[in-house]
Amino acid sequence: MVHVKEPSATPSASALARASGPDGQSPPPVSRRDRQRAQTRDEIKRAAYAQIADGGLGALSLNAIARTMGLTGPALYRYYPGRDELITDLLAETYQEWGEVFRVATARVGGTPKRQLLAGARALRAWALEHPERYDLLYGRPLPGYAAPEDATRETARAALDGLTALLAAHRGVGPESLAAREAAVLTWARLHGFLSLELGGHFDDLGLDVDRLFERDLRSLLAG
Amino acid sequence: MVHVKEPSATPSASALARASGPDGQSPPPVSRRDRQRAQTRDEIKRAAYAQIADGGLGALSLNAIARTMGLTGPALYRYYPGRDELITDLLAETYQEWGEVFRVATARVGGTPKRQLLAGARALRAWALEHPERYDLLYGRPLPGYAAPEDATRETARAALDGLTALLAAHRGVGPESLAAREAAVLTWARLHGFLSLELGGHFDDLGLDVDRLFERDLRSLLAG
DNA sequence: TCACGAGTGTTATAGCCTCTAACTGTTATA
DNA sequence: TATAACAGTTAGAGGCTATAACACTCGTGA
Repeated sequence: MVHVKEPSATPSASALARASGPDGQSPPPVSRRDRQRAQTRDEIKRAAYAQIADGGLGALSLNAIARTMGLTGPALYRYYPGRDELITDLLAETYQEWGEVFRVATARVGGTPKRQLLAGARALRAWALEHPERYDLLYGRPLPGYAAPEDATRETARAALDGLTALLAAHRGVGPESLAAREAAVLTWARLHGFLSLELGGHFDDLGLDVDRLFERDLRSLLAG
Repeated sequence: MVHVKEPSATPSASALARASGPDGQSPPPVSRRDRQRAQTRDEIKRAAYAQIADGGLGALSLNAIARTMGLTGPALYRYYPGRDELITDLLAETYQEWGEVFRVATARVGGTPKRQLLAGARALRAWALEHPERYDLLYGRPLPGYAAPEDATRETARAALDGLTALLAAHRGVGPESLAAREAAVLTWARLHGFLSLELGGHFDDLGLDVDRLFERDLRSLLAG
């Protein structure tokens, strides 16, 4: 095997390892280059969010992102191996944010479990209405050939569900590990999602309903049952 | 204005009028050609369903459809002005089918409103599990630049909701036009959708739950409250 | 009967996309 | 300061939607 200088047509292994690490919070970047690199990746992500905000997830185009950044298309492949990996990154980030919205809202309001559940649900709805494209990312339809990597998402989703389970268990006075509590959490989650999904999809439009009021009604009955 | 024979680069106006008529049940085709044309359009639609069944809605490609039919891409533009119009056609057809599944299921079982509601909900779930890609078509979020034409879909959606409203009103002993009945219908719809959406999205996987049983539990509590 | 026009198909092409290859310039560091 | 990794470029393959300009097939009407 001769020692030939490889022309490195693609980014080096180390660069891409850093680029597409499975988790979002690796040890903080140290060198100046790493900082700039992280910054560029962040700029890409922000441009991506903006792009799916108007145009939908399917409108996400590396080429277009590059253009808004004043680059050519192939340049982005230095930062992401491909379109799918970018989506995965957005997805993981958004899952985390979603979980945090609930966690922060419930923690801040404190008080009874019921009170916390109300605050959490309202916060989630507010967040979803503010970032419909991100909600889509989580619960909308998967892209063309894109399949979300199980590990990255399932774990975070499960964590978010656990928070809900704990509060519901406390609210109902059952063990947080009980089947009843877990089932209640899933059904509550489904109910909340159903409302948000239809609302964001515009399916409540033109029905002549006070959607805010309807949401509150649903919440009450949810926590009463 | 000289009388020049136009080379008809695009399909004639009449052909496309027939091709993309807003409603699915125009007066039945008469001539042999019209019958063949309708048959071809149907073949296109079936190929389209098959394509989104594996690959998702974003994988819908006129080119690929043409290939499976032994045609070249541009040939399909004789039958649909474009990809969006094909999607619209699928959507309208599926909305209608969705409404009919509920209508037929409730009508067939008869009996009390509650009994009919149970049957209707179960039928919808069965249909959704059997045709997840069609469910997506209805309640997934719109494609890239695609915006569903309001008129074609809203009307059918409203009709389907009306059936649910009537049954719920009877079940609860309120007027079918009352705000309470309409709100109950919307919330029921949202609840059902939330469950189906998460189930189809695979979000219930690996949670160690008996999903069928969970659905029945949800139904009971839904009709009790 | 037979010409003609509508309908149905083709190839060629423009312009978008993702992604790879090959190349050049820059910069951090050994 | 020399060098290797990094960050960008252009060129191009192959997919897509869609249009333009053809060619062919039929059913129908004079």
